[in-house]
Amino acid sequence: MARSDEAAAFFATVYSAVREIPEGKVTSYGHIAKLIGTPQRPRQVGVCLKHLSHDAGARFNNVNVPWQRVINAKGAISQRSQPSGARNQAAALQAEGVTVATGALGELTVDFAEYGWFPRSLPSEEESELDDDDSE
DNA sequence: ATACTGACCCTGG
DNA sequence: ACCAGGGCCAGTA
Repeated sequence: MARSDEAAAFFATVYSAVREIPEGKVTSYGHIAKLIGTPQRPRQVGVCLKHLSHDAGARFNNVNVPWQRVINAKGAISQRSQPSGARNQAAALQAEGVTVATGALGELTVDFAEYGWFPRSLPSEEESELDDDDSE
């Protein structure tokens, strides 16, 4: 498998993971990176979303992939080159019923405690403070 | 081909 | 609590 193919596979994997985010929920780039087994590349996740196709005929596009449900670890919508994009993302989230607040610096934030999506597939998070049952 | 950028995140001071 | 530094690597110039 050539490197370019691996890159394409990475894109597809990211898009598939993003698709798993339930409507009305949000998660972080880093979380997506962990889910797909590459916890050290949250930046590349952002690259994937940036390059998401606008063509409705594409396998993955900005309609069938809920890109708006991915925000940064600080619980804020990442600012990008075009300020309108962040606003656009906030609007898309609010359309799903997600409350978006505005910070003192004008940053658009979402409350993880309320809308965060964090599945338990993470290897590290397993050793939780569950009750007792260590049957293993 | 080389160099800089970036829709990020974590660890230290 | 905030700021700096380091790592990551596909895109873009």
